[in-house]
Amino acid sequence: MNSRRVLITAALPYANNHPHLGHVAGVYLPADTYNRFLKLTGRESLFICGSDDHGAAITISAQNEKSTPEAVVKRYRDIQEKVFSSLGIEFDYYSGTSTCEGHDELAQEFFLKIKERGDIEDRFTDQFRCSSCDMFLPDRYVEGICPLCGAEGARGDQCDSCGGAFEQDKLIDPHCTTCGVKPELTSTQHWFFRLDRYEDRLKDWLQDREGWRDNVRNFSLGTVKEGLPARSITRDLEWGVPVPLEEANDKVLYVWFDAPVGYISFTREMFRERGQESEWRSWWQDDDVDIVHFIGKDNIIFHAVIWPAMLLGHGEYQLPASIPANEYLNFKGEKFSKSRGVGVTADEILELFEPDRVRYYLTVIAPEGKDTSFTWEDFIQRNNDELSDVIGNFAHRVFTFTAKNFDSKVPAGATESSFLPEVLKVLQEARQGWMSALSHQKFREALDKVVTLARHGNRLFDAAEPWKSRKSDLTKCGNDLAALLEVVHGVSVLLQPFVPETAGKLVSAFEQAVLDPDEVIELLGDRCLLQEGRSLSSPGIVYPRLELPEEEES
RNA sequence: CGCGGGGUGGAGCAGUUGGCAGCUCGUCGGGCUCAUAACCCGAAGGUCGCAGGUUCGAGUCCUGCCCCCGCUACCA
Repeated sequence: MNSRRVLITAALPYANNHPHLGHVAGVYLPADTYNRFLKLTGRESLFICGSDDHGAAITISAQNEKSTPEAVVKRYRDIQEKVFSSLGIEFDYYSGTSTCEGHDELAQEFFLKIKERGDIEDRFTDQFRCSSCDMFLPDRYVEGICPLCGAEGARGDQCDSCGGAFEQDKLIDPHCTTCGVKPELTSTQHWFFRLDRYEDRLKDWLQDREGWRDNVRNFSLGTVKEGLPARSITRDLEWGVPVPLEEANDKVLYVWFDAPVGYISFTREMFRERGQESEWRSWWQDDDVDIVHFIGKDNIIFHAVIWPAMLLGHGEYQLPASIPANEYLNFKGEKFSKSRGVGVTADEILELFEPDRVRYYLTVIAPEGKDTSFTWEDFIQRNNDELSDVIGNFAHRVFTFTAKNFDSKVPAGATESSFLPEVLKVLQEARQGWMSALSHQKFREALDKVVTLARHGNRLFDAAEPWKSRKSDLTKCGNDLAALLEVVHGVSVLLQPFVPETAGKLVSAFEQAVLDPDEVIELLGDRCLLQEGRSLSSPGIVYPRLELPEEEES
């Protein structure tokens, strides 16, 4: 089981959006934490991501800016990469669907293979076309009056006011949102993916998924049971992956058909750059690999239904092993929204606080089971109560005591301490709980195990009363302190996937003292890991208490 | 309308196969002094959204209803 390899993906950020903390907390941070956990415990893993570059929204942005899609993509991609790197989110490979070498060909291969099976068929439909803009208009770019309730601003074939849906030719007084001209319904040929032919296989597959989150499994299963209509997978656009058919030379694949293929094409591109031309196949085809897709709840249908159908249709790749989808992180109870000025961006928060403080809080309030809310007061409080007071202060009091009384060396005789049995017990509990929670992508729970371990450390420190024994019995004092150092070490090690930079500082304090650095996690709680007499380098105060930014008091 | 998730002490959350309602923060009281005004101990505080039902026993299973969030697919 532990020898299995894991291929991690995070939802491809659309190259027309500023990533906000909701995206980070729900998708990229947990994926990064999971990747770090796997590597830390000796598992082979890959973390693949990249931008989703195609689609009408980007061509429209380009038009509005009198720019090109390539330029729009480049700009957003730089913004996104900066956010990720500033938070210590480290991909093994990051690409983009418009720049990845071989991506178009692979997406086309999916299309052709599924078509060969007879599961893609063409139909003629009427679409709005704007003669002034000289293009077919996606729903979003046609507005009119709702034929059901009479409200203005109904888009394409649905109305936001009454929630109704209707045939697009019923839309009253339609106009192009770009130029205002009345679009004409024009016949056009499109290709449809017969998802209905995959219903039984998807149902069987989804029903067998053990350990999946309720929101993912139940929602997907429900959708499949309701019946899957054939879905259009081509568009009248120029920006995208060309449809590989003679009769479709002015059409591209719908972005949602080409985007998930990026997970594979990016992997292939990475190995090609490493000079391992065919290694990518083993990651997508061998069944000793678990493929894990981190996404937000809005993406469940695509990853748990449509993408698996595509993989089944292609036939050569295995299905995802797990799809940990998160709910939404809100800001003070409202949805993050750049346009409405709700929320805080990564740049803004990182001007005030270290990345690990942000990582810590976002993990602790991650919307794993339901929507959660970011507030500044809570950000400060959780950081101070837990990272500063419980964890940081515990480490600091033990280090300081060791420095003052034992010359910053691991004292002798941990095994003589009457507290050692309990030290080992809490270490083992923490390691096991941590391991189990992380294996199941329960990051909040795993992090809580580490905080709990530090609480035990504080309790044991008080019980041992070394400030008394240092005067009455220095040997006993040393014995107890050596045992307590084991706890500090354990906390430091287990903290690494969550707050890599600061935990790294703590761990490196023990660098000279650890006996078997490669086996630390397996042995945690089994026996003492620090060697007596070895020097410790105190890291100082790693987690100073934080103060609420003045402007954010509310 | 349909579907999914959620509704547990003041706040935020856990509650596995039904078996005495837990945790953190906050509040109140006490202790300690090694430490980042930090740490430790104790106490108060809950008709587990509402109403029925199954059961010796239900936060946990069943039925109906209410409220919050989201999805509803050619807006990625």
